Amino acid sequence: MDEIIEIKEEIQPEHKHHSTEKDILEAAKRVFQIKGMYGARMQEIADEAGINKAMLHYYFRSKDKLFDAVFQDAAKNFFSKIRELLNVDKPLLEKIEYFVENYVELLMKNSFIPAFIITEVHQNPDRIKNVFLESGVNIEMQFISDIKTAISLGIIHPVDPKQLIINIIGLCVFPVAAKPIIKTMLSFGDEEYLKFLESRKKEVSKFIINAIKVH
Amino acid sequence: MDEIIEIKEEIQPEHKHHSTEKDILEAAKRVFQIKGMYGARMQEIADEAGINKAMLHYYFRSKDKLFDAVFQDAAKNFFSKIRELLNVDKPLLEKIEYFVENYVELLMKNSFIPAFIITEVHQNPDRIKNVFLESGVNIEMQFISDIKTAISLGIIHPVDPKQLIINIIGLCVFPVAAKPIIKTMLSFGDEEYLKFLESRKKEVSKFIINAIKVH
DNA sequence: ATATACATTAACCAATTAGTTAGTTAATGC
DNA sequence: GCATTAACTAACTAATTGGTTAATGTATAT
Repeated sequence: MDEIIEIKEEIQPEHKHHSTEKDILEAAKRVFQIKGMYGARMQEIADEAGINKAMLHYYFRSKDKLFDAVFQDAAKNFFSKIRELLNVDKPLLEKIEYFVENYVELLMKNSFIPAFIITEVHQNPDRIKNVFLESGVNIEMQFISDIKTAISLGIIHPVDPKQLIINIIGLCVFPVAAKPIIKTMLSFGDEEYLKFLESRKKEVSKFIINAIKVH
Repeated sequence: MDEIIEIKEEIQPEHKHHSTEKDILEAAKRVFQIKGMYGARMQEIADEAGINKAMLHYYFRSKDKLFDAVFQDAAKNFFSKIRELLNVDKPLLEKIEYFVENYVELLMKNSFIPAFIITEVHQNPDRIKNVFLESGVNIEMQFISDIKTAISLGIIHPVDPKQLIINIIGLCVFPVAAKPIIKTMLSFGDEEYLKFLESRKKEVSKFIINAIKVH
């Protein structure tokens, strides 16, 4: 009967243009991240994706749902990366060096994300809640206890761990979030600005460690 | 022909009576700063000001011009305050303490401004240029030479003055710009968040001075 | 009082927008 | 073959938006 098994190998369902949904998401990402929820136009996203506008509503029911998909994805990525970098197994001071170097690098490659997230969370603070709800745990518990330990061992001066975390993140994120302002304020061209960020990979961790280390 | 030159002196000293124009500007400020250029509605601004929508176009010709008036005002205020605080006559380390304390205080009272400026400059980088064009001078020349002097006197370690300025400003601005994110990340209620900012008035300058001072 | 210039309003308009619909095409299953 | 479903499109709609207009009020100076 069925000795001969149809090895039809549906390995690749490979429906024709299976990438439409992904195309939409990536087009939407590009448009939303620059123009924001209200500045973006569904037609522009459709054009960017090279498809009919009705497809946006076919795959995602509304502008808000499409936007939320883009936002959640960007935000989760952004924050899970912070957690990942802060949870490597290193002594505190090395961990800080490691974090700054890699996080600035990541930010340079995704330079729209910080201003995008700040914008949308400022205009609709509720949107951030889902991001942290799903990711579950209270973010930097591990890192906070690293700091407390280092303090009690006399490696660093006493500091409020939460203040320190915000200092570290802020020193990395701010110059990217405020890119056009900094370029204008300091009369930087594109190249100078990039060099400026590049040096921060080392400078910022030196700055932080100087500030907290017991000599 | 033109012997009689019309010296009509359009020195019109302000619109004398009721401050409709100012009412509009303040209502527009409130709405734009929360919802942004594209999220704001002219009708909402009119309602907020308690006047007819046509008056918005009577005093400011278009939404863009009204927005620009609001933005320029906010941004000029914001940046001239930085300059003012950085130009007091104090030794560098005291100046940093003075700046941080007063700037954080100012930011707490105007907590929407940072995210507002970051948003609009991100979405339309050109808008920032006029702000600096009019204010003229290259911002912190004085402060930069303060830093250079302090380095050559051996008061602080060698640092790139521009990096230091961005560090100082970023440490003050970031926690305000990212307010809803930080509140969620660190599980802060309104009160705890305010306390958190309040302690930064002292903590941030200690942090900075520790980082740069030669002991 | 009356002419004049400014201030204000309600009603309207043209353009744009997110979202819908009804129908077409193409692949899959029987 | 034929039916069913998913993927896709062009054209449309209902609502909203920034902006205009024409008429009216109001104060001031002559």
